[in-house]
Order: sequence, then C-alpha cells, then structure tokens
Amino acid sequence: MLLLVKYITMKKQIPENTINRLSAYYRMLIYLAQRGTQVISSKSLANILGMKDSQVRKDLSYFGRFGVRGEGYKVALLSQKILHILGLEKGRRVCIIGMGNLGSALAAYKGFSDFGFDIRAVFDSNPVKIGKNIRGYHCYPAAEIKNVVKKERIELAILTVPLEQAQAVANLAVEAGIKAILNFAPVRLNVPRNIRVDNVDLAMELKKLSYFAGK
Amino acid sequence: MLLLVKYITMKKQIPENTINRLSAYYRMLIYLAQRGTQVISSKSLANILGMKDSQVRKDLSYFGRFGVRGEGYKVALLSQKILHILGLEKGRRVCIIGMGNLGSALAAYKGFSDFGFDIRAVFDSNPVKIGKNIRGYHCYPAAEIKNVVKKERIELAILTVPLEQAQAVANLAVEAGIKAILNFAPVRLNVPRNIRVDNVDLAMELKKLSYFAGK
DNA sequence: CGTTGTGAAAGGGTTCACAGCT
DNA sequence: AGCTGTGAACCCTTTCACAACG
Repeated sequence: MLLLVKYITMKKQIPENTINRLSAYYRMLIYLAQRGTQVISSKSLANILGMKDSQVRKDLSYFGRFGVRGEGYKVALLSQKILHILGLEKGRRVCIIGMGNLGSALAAYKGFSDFGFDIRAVFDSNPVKIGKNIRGYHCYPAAEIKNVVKKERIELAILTVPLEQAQAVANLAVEAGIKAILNFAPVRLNVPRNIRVDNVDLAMELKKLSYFAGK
Repeated sequence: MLLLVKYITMKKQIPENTINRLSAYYRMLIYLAQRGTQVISSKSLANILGMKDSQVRKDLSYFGRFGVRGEGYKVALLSQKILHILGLEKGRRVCIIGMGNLGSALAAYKGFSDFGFDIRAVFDSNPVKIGKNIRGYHCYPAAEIKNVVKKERIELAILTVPLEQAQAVANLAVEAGIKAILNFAPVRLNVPRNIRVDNVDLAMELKKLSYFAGK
C-alpha cells in the first residue's frame, strides 16, 4: 500500500525542459572536447549557455552524480553519460514521411546524422517521387510504411506531410510499431498513450515572434 | 517607493505558453469559422484542443474580456482579437537569411503567408544563388542585408544559415533595425536586449524524442 | 579551498471553484 | 440555467544556500 502511494507520488519527476537542456549541454561538451577542454565546472558551462549553475547541477542530479567535488565535470565522461541518458548511444533508426520541401530539407540536414540518427527510409505518396533517389535516400510509397518500418526496425518517424494526411500516415507508422513521432503538421495527432508525439509548428513560432516584436 | 515595489512585482506577467496557445486557438477558430460555427464555449474549444477550459479562459483574460457569460465566445470576434494581440492584423514583413535546404523549404511554406506573413526578401552568400529567383523570391547577397531590410522595413528575420555565420548575419540584421529573429542555427545569438530571439533546434527536438522513446 | 549534490525556499504557471453576468 | 472571468490553491520548476567532499 505504501508502495502504491510512492508510485503515484513518483509519477512525474523529470521536467521536460531538463531533457532539452541536456541536449544543449551535450552539444557544448562536444564542442569543448574538440577544443581540448578536459574538465568544466557547472559555473563555466552555465555561463557559456547563459543560465544558472544550479540549474546545470540540478538537471544532472536527476540522473546520477557525474562530477568531482572541488573539480568539476570531466567533459568526455559527462558527454558520454548524456548520450546514454538520451538513448543515443547505439544510434536511432529514423524515417521521414513526406518528401515535400520540408521533408527533403530535413533529409539533407547534417545535424541529424551528427548526433547518431540514422535515416533508414523516406516516404511519399506522389508517384513522381516514388522510387526516385531524394537527397541520397530511396523514396518508398506511403503504402509501404508498415512493411519498411517493420523490416528496418525504425523507431522514430518525422512527419512532414500536409495537414489532411497527417493522421492517416501516423496511424500506419503506429501500426508498424513506431515509438515516437516528430510532427510538423499543425494537428493534434490521435495516438495510443504509449506513443510519444512532439509537435513543431513553424507558423506558431513566427506568430510568437510577431507578438514579442511588439506594436 | 510603493511604485517601485509595484514595478518590480509586475515584471513578468504573461506566460510564454499563453502566446503559443493563442496561436493554436486562432488556427482552430479560423477552422471553426469556415465550418460555420458562430459561437463556442471555452469548454468546447478546450476539448477540441485537449486542454482544460479554465486554461482557455485564463489565457484570454490576460488580454481582456472577449466572451459573453452564459453564451461563450463569438468565433469571428475572438479570432479578430487574437490576430490583434499577436500583432498580425496588418501583416508582418519578413526576410529569410540563408537559402540552403531549410531556408528554401521555409520560403515555399504556405503556412506563413496564410497567417499574414509577407516575405519581402531572401538572402544568401553563395554567388551561384545570388540574383537568381528561388521559390519565387529574388535572392539578394548577404552583404545587402542592411540596405534591403531598411528599405523594405522588414521586422522579422528567419535565420537559416550555418552555425559559423549565424552571429555575423544576426549582427547585420540587428544593425538594419530588425525587431525579432527566428534562429534555426544551434547557437546562442548575442543581441541587444530589446531584440527578441526564438530558437528552433531541430536536432534537439529529435534528441528529446529519442529520450522519450525509451530504452 | 573550490565545486558538487541536494533539501528547502522562492517563483511561476495551471487548475479549481465560485461570484457575477446574461 | 449556463458560461465567463478571476482570486486563491495547488503543483511544478528554478534558484538558493550550505553541508559534504575531493
């Protein structure tokens, strides 16, 4: 009974922003390593990134004790630990669904492969594109999503299809056993609770900017 | 003295997420208007968007009283009000700096013009692209940023240049009088405090997804 | 001595609950 | 009767401050 209470209490612990910041730490650590930095304190790291040192330490403390008191954090060790936390140690199999302008741009984006993401397939429903080589990837028909995702054991899907098709292709991806979706279509996707969906709404970002630009 | 206390207390009032949600409300209201819906309650709107009705009301209450008690919100009126809040009534002059894959994709993205964003210029430093027509826009050299931004009275800049060039072109845009920047390069831009910078880090989004995909 | 790791305090955002209108 | 608008309560995140430790 006490265990149950504990379980309920524990439910949500780690702030989502902590995960975002882990990403930022990782990128900076890689950069520092290249520059030859071997050890860094939470204070220095925080200063570079424009945040508080206590934030850095608290974020890391959710996952373990990675530092040395009086010294700081070993850059190589910490970056390795964060890679592990983010589940990127062994790389991740990704597909892109929708080879329009945005999908093609993302397929060509170096930033993904740099962090261990492995684009295994790209899809489109346009007969002109199907079978062609787009940005170095063979373009499969959308109808093949289930087969290819299963065969290639793809875990993450990037959705860059028009609004109207988003839910349908999301369904296919989910049926094929996808674990998470990065959705660029401005719709709330309906998926099982165990599937993670993150939304990126570019028009929304611009609208926000407009608000803060004032007048 | 009391005024000073009041000023300090007032510092930050409206949550940033409220602005994001305003965007979502607006999009849905436009959709509802097309479908012929004239009035909607905070409860219905919240249900459609998967949130709490009190959230909708609280968000709107930061800006005024737009509803009718016992009835709900008039769709046409509310969407108009939100457009005004977001500063999009009269449209916004935008430029895109960096006509690589991502910049070109954004130039072609319908979602921007749909919400009153007016792309007035696109820039690149690649001589092959300069002077050409890209996605319907004349491509200016990066060296012309200051002149063109000023002449066209451009307010918002979308930055899609490589990491190394981001700060330099941001400086040019700021000098030209830009008000806000949507930055796709994974660097913390150094700009005067009165310039708003929003960052979109696509690799970070994928890393977050990886974390939540588990294992 | 300097920096981590962490409870406790502070700060902010979300949800509740109900008074106030229509 | 029904729904908005809002102060207060609640809950989550950030920051503080310091004990623990190399």
